[in-house]
Formats: sequence, C-alpha cells, structure tokens
Amino acid sequence: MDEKQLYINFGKAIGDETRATIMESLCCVWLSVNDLVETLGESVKQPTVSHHLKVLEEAGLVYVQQVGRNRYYTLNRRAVQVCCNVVVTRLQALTEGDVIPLDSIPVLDIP
Amino acid sequence: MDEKQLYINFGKAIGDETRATIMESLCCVWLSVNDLVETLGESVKQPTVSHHLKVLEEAGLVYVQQVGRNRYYTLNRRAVQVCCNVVVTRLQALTEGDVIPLDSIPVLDIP
DNA sequence: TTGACATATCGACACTCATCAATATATACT
DNA sequence: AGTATATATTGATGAGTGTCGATATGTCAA
Repeated sequence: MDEKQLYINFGKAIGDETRATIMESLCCVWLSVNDLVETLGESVKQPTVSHHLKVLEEAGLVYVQQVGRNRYYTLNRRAVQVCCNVVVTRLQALTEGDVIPLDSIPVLDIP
Repeated sequence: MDEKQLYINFGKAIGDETRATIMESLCCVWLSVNDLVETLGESVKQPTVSHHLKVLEEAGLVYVQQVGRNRYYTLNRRAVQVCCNVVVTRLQALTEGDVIPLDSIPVLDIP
C-alpha cells in the first residue's frame, strides 16, 4: 500500500470517536474484547467493538494475541508514529525554499 | 474544543481521498477554487471542492484569503503539525516505564 | 446597468458505515 | 459427551456524507 492510502486509512481509523476511544484505551496495555466493552462503559456492545478491532487490525494499528478463549489487543504505537510521520512529511514543505508564492496575487504570504 | 475532538476532526479530514488530495495540493501554495478543480483533473466538480474546502476551513486546517472574485486557500501546516502531535502524545506511553515490549509477548500481565 | 466570471449554497441521490440483535464459531471446563 | 464463556460473523437498519446539477450570491469589467 502506498503512503497516501496508508494515512488515509489512518485518518479513517482515528476519525471515529468510538475507534479513537478504543485506540486510547489500548495504548500501552493488553485488553481483551470484553475488557474493552467494560472500559467503554457498556455504551458500545460487543459486536461493535469486535467490528472496530477488525478495522484497526486490518489497518495494522493493533497487535493481537490469542490466549485461551480470550483475544488480547494492544495499540501498535510504532504504526501510529509512522502514520503521523507520513502525514507531516507529505503535508510540509520539503525544504524552506519550497514555499511558493503565487505571482498573480499581490501580497500573499504563507503563514 | 478539546484535544480528542481536535484530532478526530483531523482524522475525518485526511480520511477522505479527495480531501487528502486537496490538502496535499494546498501544501505551500495558494490556490483558488478553480485552480484546485483544474489540479484535480476535472474529476471533481466545483461544488464538491467548495464543500471540502468548507470542511477543511471549519477544522482550521486551511487559511483563506479573498482577492477580488477569487478565494485563495493554502494549507495550515502548523495545524497539521499540532494535530499529529496531539495524536502521538495521546497514543504513546507517558513514560518509558509504560512501554510494553512488543517482542516479548508470551508473558501477559492481565488483571 | 448589464454581462461575465468565481464561488457558495441548496436539494437530491447514492453510498459508506456505525450500530446492534441474533447467530455461529471456538475454546475451556466438568 | 455436554455446558459455559469469549469472540467473530451475519443481516438489517439508520445516520452520516460525498457527489453533482441547479441556483444563488458576490465581484469585476465595460
């Protein structure tokens, strides 16, 4: 997958409030699906949580490990760093000299 | 707006391919709406571009400047940096001690 | 003022997707 | 074997939104 599609999928992932909450909950700790349902205060049902976890897994944003009947998830923080880095890289001037003023406009400075 | 809502809106913004393309096109240059339509290769009509620009403007991700009949937009690269920084901050271990070694998965300390 | 141009807004449509109840699948325990 | 637990999957539904044609608004020029 190319860089652009990578960060678009990343955007879709963090662009939903429930998924954002799940990602924050999975930061630096392993949680089972039911743990997550409990963490979310029963406001989201188990199938919904499973659905979001599948999305996150397919986006490479979580690690999964099966232990007995439980499936534990944790955030792939490295992937988050990579995605953010790609975004910033593609949306910033490569060098200071890349700032392009538009001739046809009197005085327009890039903020 | 709180940090979480900020980066959720940021995710929604970059989570759409057309908007992502627009943001990349607006990086480091001022473009009018018609310039953008042309840049996008006529694959997207003007009302659609205006719609996306409105979304980006409300998310604080673009600067706008009116010159005569034209409305020029450019990417607010500082805002992009801030959003990415917020995401990384909220999705990373606060201290090194919180880091879970991803390689040594066998041992799971689940409450 | 009239006409031409640039952009925003409106209304409608189609499509994506978040959600959940019901069900299926898988594993553990007795 | 059977029962209980944990999670995934299915199917349906509703909300959200990307898209565009048509139209409105605003600006400049003659």
